[in-house]
Amino acid sequence: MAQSDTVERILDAAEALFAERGFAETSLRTITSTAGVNLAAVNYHFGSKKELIQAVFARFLTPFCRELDASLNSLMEESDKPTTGALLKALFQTALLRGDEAGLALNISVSSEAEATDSGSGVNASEEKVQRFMRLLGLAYNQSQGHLRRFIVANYGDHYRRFTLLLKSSAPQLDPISFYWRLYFMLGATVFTLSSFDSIASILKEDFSEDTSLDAAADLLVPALTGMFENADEPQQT
Amino acid sequence: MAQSDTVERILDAAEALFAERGFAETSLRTITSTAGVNLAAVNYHFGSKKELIQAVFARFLTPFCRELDASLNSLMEESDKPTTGALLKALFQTALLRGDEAGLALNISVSSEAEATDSGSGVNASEEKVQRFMRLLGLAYNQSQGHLRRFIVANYGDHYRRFTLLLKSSAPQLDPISFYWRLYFMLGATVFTLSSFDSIASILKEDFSEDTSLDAAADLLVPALTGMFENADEPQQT
DNA sequence: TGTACATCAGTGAACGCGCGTTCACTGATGTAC
DNA sequence: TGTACATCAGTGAACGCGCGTTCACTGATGTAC
Repeated sequence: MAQSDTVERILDAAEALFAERGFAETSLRTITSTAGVNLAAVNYHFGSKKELIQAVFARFLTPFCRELDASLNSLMEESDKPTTGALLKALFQTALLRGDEAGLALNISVSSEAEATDSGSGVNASEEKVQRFMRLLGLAYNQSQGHLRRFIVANYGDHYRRFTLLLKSSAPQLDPISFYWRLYFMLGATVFTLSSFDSIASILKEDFSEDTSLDAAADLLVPALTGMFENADEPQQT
Repeated sequence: MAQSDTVERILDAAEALFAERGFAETSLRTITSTAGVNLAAVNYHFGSKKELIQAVFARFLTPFCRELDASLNSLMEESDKPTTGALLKALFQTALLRGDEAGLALNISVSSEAEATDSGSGVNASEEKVQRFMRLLGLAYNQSQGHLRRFIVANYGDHYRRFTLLLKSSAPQLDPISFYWRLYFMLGATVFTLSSFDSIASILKEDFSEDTSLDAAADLLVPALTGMFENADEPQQT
């Protein structure tokens, strides 16, 4: 074992296990034995379980926000009022690309069958990364980890605000209230579907023997969101 | 204490606490002390914590499904192919009315300030019920409680299937794959926003000093969902 | 009507277990003189 | 070059704690004869 990959091994195992089971349901003993390190190593390197959770989020949110910022910057060079569609596309492309470039990770798989070859029926390492990302985001919203919410708002609130402000000025016809509600509708649809991508994909496979991919899902999701966000201005009559 | 309201007291406390913190994060000791009953009473009446969780879901899903079925039946009397909007409206109305009629519940409040009078800034008992319902549904989806998923599918799968089949035939132009994805988009938007209604409402209050209600949210949600479901057929160009 | 027994909701205390955390310790590497 | 010390990643074993569950027991109510 090289000088200190212990920290990375712990983060890899924790990320995979948290995404699969949640925070409270994953013990440090499970994490450290999956990572092949000593139980006390988590407290040695991170201080506590809470700080480990935050470190897991920091490891994927920091590069994600950096890349999203860069992507927004280049969008702003073309026009200082990007369209809703362009903004969402930038967001999703950043999220989907995040997986590809992370070739460094040890790719510890926790799922029952670690068989799947790259071309097989399974999902490749890149897609797995993105799903973990989404599942973790989902968990951040609805597991009651107050410390985590505070940590994320404190460290990444600025990026979040930049994006929502751009989105808001891309749809100036919306009053602030409708805007906020629709923002949450979009957030919900995204986090919910992409974090359960696995189960949806296997339902589609079973019932219609249709293979699908995260990119295909995103291609359906972006226009659906854009449509909902921009066009549903007036309640329909039945 | 009358003959046996112990069971109801436990269910009330468990429902409120589970909705607030999740299953793993809520201990039987917290539930029983909130309910004012003996610790051993949960295992005496329900057998185990898992079965208590299932009982909480059964208590709200059973009447909900009964009412939804009735509502769908009367919809079918008017036309044998109800529109998407009519179906969603029936679903939401059933969900929103569920709260009102449950005047039997002891209405144990777990939130920090139990002050709010009916006309005050707070949220009334009926809305609280609906939010709990939604938060519990959200938890059922993303806390990894395999037993709960199995329980729900086994007991309420038929109702779920009836609704989705009606929805499917209300939008015959959609291919099955798109249909399924959009179904999940709608589910995500609904569960996510309505289960965090509290936080969204307080953001709106703070930033725009706007009061809002669950009904208002549903009035925004239904057309947004209908719009997304029916109209976003072709990807837009940017 | 009276007695014996059965049923059942509820109780108090304890059980073993897995949890996050702590602590004294090791052994390798770097640094000062 | 050699010695003494400091630093630091990592370790093994134990800590106390809160958890879900169990068990022997109580006391009220109903039932049979």
